[in-house]
Amino acid sequence: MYRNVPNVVIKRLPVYLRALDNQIRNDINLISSRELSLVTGFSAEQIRKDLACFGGFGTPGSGYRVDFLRNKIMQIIGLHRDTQIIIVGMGHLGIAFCRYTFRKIPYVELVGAFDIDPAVVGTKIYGLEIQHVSEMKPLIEEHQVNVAVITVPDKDAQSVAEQLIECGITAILNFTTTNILVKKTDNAYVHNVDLALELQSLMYYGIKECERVAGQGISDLVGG
Amino acid sequence: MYRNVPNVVIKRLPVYLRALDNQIRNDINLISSRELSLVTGFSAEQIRKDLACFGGFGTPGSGYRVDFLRNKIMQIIGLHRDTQIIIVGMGHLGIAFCRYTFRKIPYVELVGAFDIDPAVVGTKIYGLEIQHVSEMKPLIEEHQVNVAVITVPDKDAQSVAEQLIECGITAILNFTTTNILVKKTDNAYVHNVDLALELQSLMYYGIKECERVAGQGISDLVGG
DNA sequence: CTGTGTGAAGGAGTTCACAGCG
DNA sequence: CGCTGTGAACTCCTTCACACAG
Repeated sequence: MYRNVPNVVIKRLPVYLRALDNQIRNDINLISSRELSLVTGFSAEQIRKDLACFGGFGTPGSGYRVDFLRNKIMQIIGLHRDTQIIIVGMGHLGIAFCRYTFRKIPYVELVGAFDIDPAVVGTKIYGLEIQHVSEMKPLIEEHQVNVAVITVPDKDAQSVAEQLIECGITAILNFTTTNILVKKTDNAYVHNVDLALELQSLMYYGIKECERVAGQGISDLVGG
Repeated sequence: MYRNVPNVVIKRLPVYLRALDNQIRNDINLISSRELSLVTGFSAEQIRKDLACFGGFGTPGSGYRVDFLRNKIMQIIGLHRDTQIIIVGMGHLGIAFCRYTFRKIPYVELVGAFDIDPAVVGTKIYGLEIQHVSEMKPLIEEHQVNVAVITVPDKDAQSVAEQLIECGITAILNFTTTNILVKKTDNAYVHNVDLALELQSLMYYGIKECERVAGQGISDLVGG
């Protein structure tokens, strides 16, 4: 089912979903690819092509039924029920992400939060009790969780990922700078969000040309 | 200078930089594109092509001088000195990002943290005093800051971005779900990090095929 | 006449193949 | 020989153009 769908298309689906949610909030039932283009920033042709990957959802002459398309996209992504996820690593980033999940990520339910620090294990975060990492397996199996977020220290990332995959996790959102290696046979997918890289590459666009040229002169002395 | 450099190349430069830092830590002076390929995961040809965008830094037969290449990349990105940035919005995500910046992002110095909440303005975070947003302009000008991180509530994002651009900021890392609009004439660059989208698109890969097909049946009833 | 779905054309980025330098 | 730098081939995705449906 749905083989050969480009990665970029999958990345755009949640954007469409969010736009459709906004339309529903405004009691709009029908939307054209052109109108979706205006609110998402992607071209109308691209939107039509993306949706065509999964079948023809639109009606020529009128557009797409908002609620139907929303349900379709949810089903494609795998959000047909509140999808349950867990998070490992309750440092500042982990706590921030917990709050973020609870407040701003629709269709996703955080059902487990784990750490190894005895000082935080047993405390509660937004009503959820933080458990020791050794408790992961039963919870993952009970809730049939497929997706996990890793916000542990870099050095623990690989080991935690292996434990998660062992427990049946198939998709990992990795906030560490460790390049997590998974065996092909594990069929697990790791997506990296590296804040340091995001920020450092942004620098390129922040520097005014005059400064870069000035910097170059200096660097030629330093480097050469 | 450096016109027509693909966006994807800029995104890879910080990865190379991190790899080179690791080599320096291990007292390695020379590295080939093949060795860089092993530690970064990008192909050796791609690495050579990327670096060729900025000139020939390597030596045929031996490879790249690690310290020289590192200086070159730093200069290209604009990290030739500790680049100073500011952050606006001291909620959980803002605090997490501050800590992250201080501990894990090399070559970047956080020089300003801003909020509008009187309860946090005046308090300190990792030694840095949180200031009121109205104080941004003098600090940006004093430190000649070009880059800012936005972690404010969604509804304030556009207004904060406009104030920042007004103050001379040219690159913004936007953690809100608001699609910030900038006038072409402002010549500012906005990079979005949308945690909800990252997580939701990950779901697609987390769902096992059998489950997606099952969900499809249900959704057909719901949607059709 | 409006808007979808889609083959064809075009563009961007990656991989290949190899010339040439150390 | 080993490794860089680079034109050429190729792959992937986007944009264009239009047939066809309501």
